[in-house]
Amino acid sequence: MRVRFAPSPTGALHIGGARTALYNWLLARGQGGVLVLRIEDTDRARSTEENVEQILDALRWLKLDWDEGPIFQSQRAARHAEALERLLADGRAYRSSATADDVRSYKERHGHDRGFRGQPEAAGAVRLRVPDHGETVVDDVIRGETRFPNASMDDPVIARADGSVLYNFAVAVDDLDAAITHVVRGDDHLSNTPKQLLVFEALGAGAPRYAHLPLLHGPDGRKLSKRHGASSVQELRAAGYLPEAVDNYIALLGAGFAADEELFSLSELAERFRLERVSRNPAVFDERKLRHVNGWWLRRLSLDDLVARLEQFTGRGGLQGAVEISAEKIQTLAEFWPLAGFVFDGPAEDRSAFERAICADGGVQALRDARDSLARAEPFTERMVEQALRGVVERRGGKPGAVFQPVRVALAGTTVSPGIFETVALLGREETLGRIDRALERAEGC
RNA sequence: GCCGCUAUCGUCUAGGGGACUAGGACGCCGCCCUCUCACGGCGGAAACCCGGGUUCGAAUCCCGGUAGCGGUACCA
Repeated sequence: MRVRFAPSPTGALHIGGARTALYNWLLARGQGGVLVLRIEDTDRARSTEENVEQILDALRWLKLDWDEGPIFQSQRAARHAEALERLLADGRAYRSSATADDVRSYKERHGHDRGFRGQPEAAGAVRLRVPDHGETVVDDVIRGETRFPNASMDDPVIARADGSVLYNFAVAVDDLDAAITHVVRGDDHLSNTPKQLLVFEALGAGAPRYAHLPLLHGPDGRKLSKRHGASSVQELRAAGYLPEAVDNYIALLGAGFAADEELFSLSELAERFRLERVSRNPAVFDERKLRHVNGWWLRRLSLDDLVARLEQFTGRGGLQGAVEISAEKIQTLAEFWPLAGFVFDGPAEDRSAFERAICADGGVQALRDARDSLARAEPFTERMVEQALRGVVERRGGKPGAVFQPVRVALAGTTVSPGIFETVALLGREETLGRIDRALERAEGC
């Protein structure tokens, strides 16, 4: 089995493209096949080197490696020209000066279900001759047979007058030369497939098998695009998602696994993936579920690994202690700093939290009691801190929160933080008492 | 317009003629755990697009309708 992933570098790698890449990878790795990476950069106006680098980078981040390539379509011009000449010589293609407008008016005259047929001319763009009768059948692994009546198909332009080739032609020639056995790509290519099949036929070659994946949609039900928020792999990465989670989640979108379990590593995914089981209906990308999957993977990382990733993500060092006490509370890397940044940068400025927890009845006194008790705790460990703070609660009576929340706000500035005992112990006696003192001073203005 | 594809809880899905009072997951609601927030546990609300067939029997098969989506380029 030889499969390929063939993105066009006209932008960043999108989630839909990433899933296509992933499914091809899963197929190759699960069945001992070969994955070929091909960059379809024949659209010179929109293809940039920067985009190529971005796509490669995204693929690497997702841990999707390839066996051959990247092959650049633009560098295969000689081979394309050769195949084109053959079609022209065989009369399977012809030159025509007909423009898009000519095609349109032809259809006005002959009916919209009648495909355009041109006359051979001495010069002009090259069109592939489509049979007038019969149908071209795509035997899709996922969808079964889809039939396209030849009569309704236009003779497609396969090369411009200057000889530069167009997508539907280049793809077929490249897939043929790379001996691709299975073309797995987005459903938006399904209507291109008969044209490519006709190219293979004109070339006298057998075609690969095709499998068209359902598209990924945004929450509005339309094809996923830039205006749907984080839609590229880079954006997901910047939003604090783990590659493990992104791979896992996008695999779920349409893979058709039995539903009793859905948290899988790349190798587990490759083991279970079956092309024939892929769903036929488009899936909506749901970031909330990605977040859940991400939290699951996050909690499965070793402390060292998580610290390394968070240090890389935040650009800060010395995070270990804070990570240790925050790990179980975050779902994404991005949630770490808002939760634990106060450890390094001091309490956050949150007037309303201060008023609710400290200015409110008993807050100041609770803080004073906590300060006294903490000043005497020895040694200053999580266990002793807990003992000290719980002692305060006992002596005062009432709910634990009446003591813990004022302390929390004094230290973190907000009403949400990692566990209070761990936090106090991590900050240490001096820092803790200092922050409580500053809160107490500030409380005079309540 | 034309050519296609698709149709199960809000979302992702299981289901491939009787095991369906339709299962799981995310989300949502309630309870428990609990120092906040998460995690975790328990419980709950929530779906077979409509209409015809076929069949003893249809979420499952067929046809039609409707809706959504994709394509319709000398883009990829």
